[in-house]
Amino acid sequence: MARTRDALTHDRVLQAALALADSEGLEALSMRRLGSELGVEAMSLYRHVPNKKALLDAMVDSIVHDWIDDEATPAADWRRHIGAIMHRAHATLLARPWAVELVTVRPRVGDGRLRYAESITTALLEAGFTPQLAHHGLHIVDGTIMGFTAQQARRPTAAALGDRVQALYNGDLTADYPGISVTIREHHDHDEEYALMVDLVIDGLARLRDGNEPPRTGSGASYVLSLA
Amino acid sequence: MARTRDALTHDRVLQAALALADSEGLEALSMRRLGSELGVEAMSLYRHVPNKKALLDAMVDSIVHDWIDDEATPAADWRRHIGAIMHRAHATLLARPWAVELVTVRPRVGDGRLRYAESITTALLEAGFTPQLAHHGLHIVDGTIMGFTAQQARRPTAAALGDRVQALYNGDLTADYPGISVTIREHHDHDEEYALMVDLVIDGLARLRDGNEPPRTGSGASYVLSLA
DNA sequence: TTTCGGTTGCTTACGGTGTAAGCTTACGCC
DNA sequence: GGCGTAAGCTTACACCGTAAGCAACCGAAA
Repeated sequence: MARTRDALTHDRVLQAALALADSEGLEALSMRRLGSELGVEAMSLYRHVPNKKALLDAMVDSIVHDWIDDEATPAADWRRHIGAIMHRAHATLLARPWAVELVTVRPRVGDGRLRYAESITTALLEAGFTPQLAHHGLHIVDGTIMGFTAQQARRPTAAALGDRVQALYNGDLTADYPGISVTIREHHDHDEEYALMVDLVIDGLARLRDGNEPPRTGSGASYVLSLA
Repeated sequence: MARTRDALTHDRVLQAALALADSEGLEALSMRRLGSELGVEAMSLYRHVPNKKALLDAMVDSIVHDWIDDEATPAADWRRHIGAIMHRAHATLLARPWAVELVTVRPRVGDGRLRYAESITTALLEAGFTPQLAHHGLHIVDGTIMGFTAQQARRPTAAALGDRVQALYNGDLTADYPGISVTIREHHDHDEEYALMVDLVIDGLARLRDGNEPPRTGSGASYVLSLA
């Protein structure tokens, strides 16, 4: 057998793992299964990957890396730059729903994640944000991507399994839950809703930079409340 | 042995599961281990819980239930009401970091989640939000809680394992990552940063309601970009 | 050409997991 | 007092990640 021809490599393993997760979901991704997908025994994979967690980390980083667009110039307009990244991240994750749980849970910092963070941070710094605000800004952008996308990515599953949700639609729970019984029937376009959130966040960032800080009644006071 | 005295119940199993996760983390929570914690064989648990996933769902719902405060009156001020919920959720999750991955990943709708959603939705409706905007608002609040808290909850672990992060602190990567090399040294108080985000979101919601829509340059245009 | 070192993949094995099926025990009730 | 029934136990299965050691093949040196 021509061993050299289709030799295993770290990258081939990684790509196969991504493909398997894409086609059959994350829980189908076992080392044995992945091996058989490559026509190889499970333990052979360990020549190219230290362990499964490292493989998952590599998968995450490969995905996050796609969030930034190498071609694009740094973008004169920081709003467009950051907005584009947020939308690209959203699209990527919705296309690979299984990745959401990985990305939100595994904190390892690889090249992809670093370059993504760098891209956002420098955009903010160049736009006149203080280092501290840029720091917060990165977290705000990051949190928004993760939180919002996670919620949307898991929704299809929720709908499929929705026991109570069905009852809500039927109006059977109007007495107990009058509010959501109304709003649940609202039309719901993921991309549109996300765009709303992206604008809200970017606008909020601009406002922070410009120092229009204390919002009207200062809901920050509620923070003190929460400690009681 | 007085069987009746310390009989197993669904609730006792649930509480033990929460306690075990609290003390030893989520991955220590196996059915065998949980059984032994209750002085019982693993399979005995299945009398009170259909399977492990259902147990995890129950754990999630029990946590989310704590996000709303039954005592509190509906709160005249919707900002304070929603802000308080967001801060309570944040505090709860930071106290139980293992819960983050569960809450963000498991979509099942239990009583806790429904009541939480209802509480936020009615607050928005009563504050004059249209049903559609209230619907979006719930998702925005929900996504913010999850995303932002997830990010903060996993940070300690990241710091512990930070291989690259250390290099960043040392300034070894300044050439490759000038931006984050600067901002990573910024002081970082979780609660303060979260309060910033909460205010940003609530303020953004108010702005949406009042129709001050198109932010300056309309970063929404970037959304179109992201489709290309 | 022959040998040899090193890489690559395979085999076997261990201790863990969730849980299906069936057995035993002991309680509450007639 | 006997019995139905529910609670808990035992055994077993198919899977998981991976440690340890072995076999086969490669390219390079002799």
